[in-house]
Amino acid sequence: MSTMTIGQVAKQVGVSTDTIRLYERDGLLDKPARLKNGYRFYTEAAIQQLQFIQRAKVMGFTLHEIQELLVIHRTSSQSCGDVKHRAQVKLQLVNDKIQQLKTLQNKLKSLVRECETHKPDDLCSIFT
Amino acid sequence: MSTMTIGQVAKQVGVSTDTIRLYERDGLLDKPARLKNGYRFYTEAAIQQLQFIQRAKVMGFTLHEIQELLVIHRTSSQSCGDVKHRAQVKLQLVNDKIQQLKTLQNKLKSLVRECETHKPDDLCSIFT
DNA sequence: CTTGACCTTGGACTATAGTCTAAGGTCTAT
DNA sequence: ATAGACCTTAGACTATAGTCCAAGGTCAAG
Repeated sequence: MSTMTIGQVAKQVGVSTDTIRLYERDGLLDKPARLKNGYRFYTEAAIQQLQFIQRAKVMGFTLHEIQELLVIHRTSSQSCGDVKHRAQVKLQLVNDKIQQLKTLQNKLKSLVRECETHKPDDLCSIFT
Repeated sequence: MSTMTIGQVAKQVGVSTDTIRLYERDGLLDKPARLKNGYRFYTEAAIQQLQFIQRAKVMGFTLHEIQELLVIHRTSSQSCGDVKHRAQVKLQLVNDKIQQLKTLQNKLKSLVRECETHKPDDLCSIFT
């Protein structure tokens, strides 16, 4: 497993080769060494990094934010405090978004309820 | 108010002239008549239509869906039943999205909580 | 007659996270 | 030697809902 081409890494992690190249281009993944023929080749470390990216994505971080997290990880001494701060900011956004969606949910429920008091061919109140 | 140019309509409804032209191009707004000089001119009906678009947007419908709603409104006899169905579909999407965000909310809370048990300079668990 | 505010069109740009294509090089097996 | 699977690059395309720009026409006021 010491010589992994992009396709093997992709399969192991469950992303496409295009995605891996994209992450590399966007600075989320270290540029790998190349074989004599120009092919990228990866070590375990790349797998680790890709799995970190996936965890961070599940946390709702954008690729850009993930790239920033990686910079923190490299430069500051692995600052957990900085990550916490970012997670809190993100959490607030998520809370706000949930509130917005609940408002929307109520509006849609009202619309459905209103529609239920009418015959299917009546003029719907949304048009008036 | 019978002769309204695009700018006047835009101001009255609170959207940009660009937006009005976009809605026209995408079939959400009837093509208006033109003055001799080629300027669009609008009647009250256009205001009504724009306000409907805004209501539908608040309901979380995309422009494409709104365009479909308008087709229904024109062709079928103003079918409230059809709107109800679409609102229910949309409501389900909103419910699902809220659930996803709540999952995300929990993950972020866990991350923050975990970060609180560490010193700010510790290696954050998200990296490991 | 010029200035400024308005109008016209078409096309490019924004963010997000990839996916897809073209045109080509390489490797393995037959 | 050739097929098929893999790799390379750069660039275009997807959806969403506009916004911005260029280059030009029009109109009212001073």
